[in-house]
Amino acid sequence: MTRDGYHHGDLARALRDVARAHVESAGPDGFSLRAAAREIGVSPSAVYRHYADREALMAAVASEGFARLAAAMACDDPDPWARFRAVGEAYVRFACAEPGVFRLMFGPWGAASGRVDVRGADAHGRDPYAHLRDAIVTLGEAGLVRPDDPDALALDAWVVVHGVATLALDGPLGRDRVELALPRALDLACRGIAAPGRWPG
Amino acid sequence: MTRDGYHHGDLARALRDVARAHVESAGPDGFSLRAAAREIGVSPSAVYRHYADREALMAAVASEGFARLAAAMACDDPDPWARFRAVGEAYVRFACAEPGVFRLMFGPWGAASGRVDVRGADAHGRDPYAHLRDAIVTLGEAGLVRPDDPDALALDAWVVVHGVATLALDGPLGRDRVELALPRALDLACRGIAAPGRWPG
DNA sequence: ATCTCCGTGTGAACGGTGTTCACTTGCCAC
DNA sequence: GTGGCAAGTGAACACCGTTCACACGGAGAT
Repeated sequence: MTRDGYHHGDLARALRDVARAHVESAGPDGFSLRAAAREIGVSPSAVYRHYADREALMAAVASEGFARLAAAMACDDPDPWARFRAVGEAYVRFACAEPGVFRLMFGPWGAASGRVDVRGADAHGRDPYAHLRDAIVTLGEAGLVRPDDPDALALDAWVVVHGVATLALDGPLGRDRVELALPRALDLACRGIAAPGRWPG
Repeated sequence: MTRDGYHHGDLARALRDVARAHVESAGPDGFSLRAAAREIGVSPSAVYRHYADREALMAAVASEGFARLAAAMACDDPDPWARFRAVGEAYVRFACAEPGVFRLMFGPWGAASGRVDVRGADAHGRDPYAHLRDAIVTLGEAGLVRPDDPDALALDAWVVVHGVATLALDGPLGRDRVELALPRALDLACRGIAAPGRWPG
């Protein structure tokens, strides 16, 4: 890492950092390659030594977002239901804490673009979906969940937490009402996947 | 409506139409004011006689989207559960049929921007939320649903269908797997809001 | 110690964008 | 007929992403 001479040192890292900050403060569309380069103190074209284009940089920021989301979803609560709820809650909390990046992750340049590493792993090599699935497998081993494909049940749960997150960020459900909607949604998810009689209510 | 002279006739209408087409084919970000004006055969600045800026035009397209969504969600099935499912299914089908507009409706310039008429009404003056809420009120009158605030239950259901829609459009849940996920999600929603013992399973 | 290579940063340029402004044009009401 | 006003024009501005030929500077080979 050369210090502060002609070379920057770690421009790619710096780009991802200011890109993340801009995305967070102005939304994915508010990010400008030129403005970022200006802020770092580098010419606009220098960016292209590290990323093929704007989209590639956005994809890198999104990938890091998935990794942070995975880290946030880690939970080792021994109570299967508590763990399941904690994982789901972490998903929504992440969306509320980093709305810009979350929108990027699931926006046009996000998960569906193919350029983003959706399986962005945390320090233990687990991606967000793995955390959700594992929580459900644990429920299944305790016989608390309907006998069904774990992947299908995980998808059910994902639908619910993703619905809360997106409705809170960009829907009429304001970010303040998420405190009301989130526990309700988790209850709904539990009722939806629980084996008959294994969930109170 | 003057025909084809100096004045266009209904430029605002034409703008909304090509904007909708562009948004559908290239995504909300793929729409260009200048390209639209070029296609219609009018100068770029003419747009500003009808819309304050690009964002206002997008908001108008989104508002019309909400109105079309409301129309699609109308259902008069006498069976309360069938009606509830039909309303939810229509929501997801609309998202799959008009992904660009749906993304616009719930994107940065959409529902949360305050510039869009979320209560975009159909021909009967009913907005999307009203359709969903009415379906749940009908369920409540038949005693099929947990005794709870209809608005809270409607929010629960909204979370589920919105989750399926967004995950199908921009998430790892591909648009083909929606055929599997949608009936499951509707089952989950029914189990989640049903009064104990009033839903099979 | 020198040379050469290559990764990294530069600056100018191109075409595209949203937006503004002074202007013209045509229609409608008086 | 004529004045006013909504509607369309074209030039201009600032910004954007992207490309290109070029320049620098450190590392490794000679």
